[in-house]
Amino acid sequence: MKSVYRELQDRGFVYQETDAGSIEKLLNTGSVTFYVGFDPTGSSLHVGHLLPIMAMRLLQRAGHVPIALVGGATAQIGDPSGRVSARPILTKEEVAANARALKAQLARFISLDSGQAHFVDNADWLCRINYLDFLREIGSRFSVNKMLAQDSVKSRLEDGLTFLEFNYSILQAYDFVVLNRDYGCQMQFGGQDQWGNMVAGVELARKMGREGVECLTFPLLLDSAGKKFGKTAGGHNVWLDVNRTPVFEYYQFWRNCDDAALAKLLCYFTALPVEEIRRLTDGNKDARELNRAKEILAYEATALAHGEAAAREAFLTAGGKFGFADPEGTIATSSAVAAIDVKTAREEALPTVELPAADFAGEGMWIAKLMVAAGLCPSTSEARRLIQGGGAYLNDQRVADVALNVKAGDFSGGELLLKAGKKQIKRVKLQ
RNA sequence: GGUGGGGUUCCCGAGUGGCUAAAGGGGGCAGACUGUAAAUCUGCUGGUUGUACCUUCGGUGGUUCGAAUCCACCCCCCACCA
Repeated sequence: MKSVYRELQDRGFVYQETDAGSIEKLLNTGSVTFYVGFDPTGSSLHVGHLLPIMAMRLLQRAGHVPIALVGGATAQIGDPSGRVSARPILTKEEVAANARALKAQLARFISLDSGQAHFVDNADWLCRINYLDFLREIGSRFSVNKMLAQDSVKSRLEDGLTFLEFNYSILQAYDFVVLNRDYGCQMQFGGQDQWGNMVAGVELARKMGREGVECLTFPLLLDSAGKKFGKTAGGHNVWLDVNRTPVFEYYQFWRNCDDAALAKLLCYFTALPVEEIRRLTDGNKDARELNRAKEILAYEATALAHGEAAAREAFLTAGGKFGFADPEGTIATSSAVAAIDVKTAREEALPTVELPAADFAGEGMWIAKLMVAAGLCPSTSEARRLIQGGGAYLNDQRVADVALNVKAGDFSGGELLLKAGKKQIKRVKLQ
């Protein structure tokens, strides 16, 4: 049985760590309570947040206890790390609502049952702080010289950093001390950009006589263009909230990943054994093998976020539309996707919009308007450009005429298929 | 507090009275080629009842037939000095 630490390493989760030896020992002996911080600055998580969550999942399954910390207090300040400018300050109500949403989404990946995990909000202790006491007890242990040397601070020094933001890392460091004191938390995990803040926490804890505390960061995921991973379709985030990113689109996000990133993504975002991932992706794979591996990635990642049933449906829908990579099931895999009978493929699960039948009576509806109504284009101007560029399809036929009006007769069985480009598909249903 | 330099479209950045919805690059989208990939080439890249109109160059007023460009005041950022 491979140790969790080795598993984390093999899967590429380890980027920086305070002390590899100590951490390995810590994680391999007994149950360790660890924490990962989340900013409740949005009402939904997106794919970019997933890496730490997958690590939490892995660690929890190995018997460790995660603490998901919501930065209810620190979100009111804004972390300057990796930020060009100050964040907008949220109201307390917004933060509370976001924290609730976060908890619900987290519950799909890790068990939040009592004893197996904790869900805490740093507002619970940070809001009670007395300024003078805090300065004396905590502030006295920080060196401004050292803080100024921190990358995240240094880069902001040129174009301005407020005192408010400057305090962020002190508060985050204090979080670690509180969690260590109250929950016996010994480790912090986080993104690469959190290194400075995390080390500050470890240092503070040690200065305050708390032993055996460590931290470890995950690598920053970049796409082929060198941008933060998890954005697609016009630079939009891929959300875990189905109201923002339908399951089919979520599936497609993974299905359309870069060849070069495939093995890495399988390691991070699925639970398949590393050995199997290697077998699926190593060496010179042909198109069929690569595409099968992408199907597996998409299925597994979607199943984690939205459940097996939804993933299965997305797989069948996508396959029905674009074809299946391995319909005979000749490529061995432990993924449940192998058990799906591709003959049941259908297009029912395509993202659907319902529009009133009256819109299509008589003269009908201008195609550009329809594209907007279907959510395929943000504006009629953009829709018009798309059509002129030959990127719009009505029932799989390229729309040649910008002035085309869609009438009731274009629907068959009360439905019609609308595409923006080859991959963005919407089914329009008459109401 | 003083002096100087700045704030331009998603981002960087040109533009110092009309030819400017605003150069160039990045990003994004689409087309071709492919494997629902990458790379490459080509086109597009403010909005709108659909090509003529509307809105945009930190904010508010003003000069002018006409302002991103000139003037006044204000806000914000940077550098140096205190």
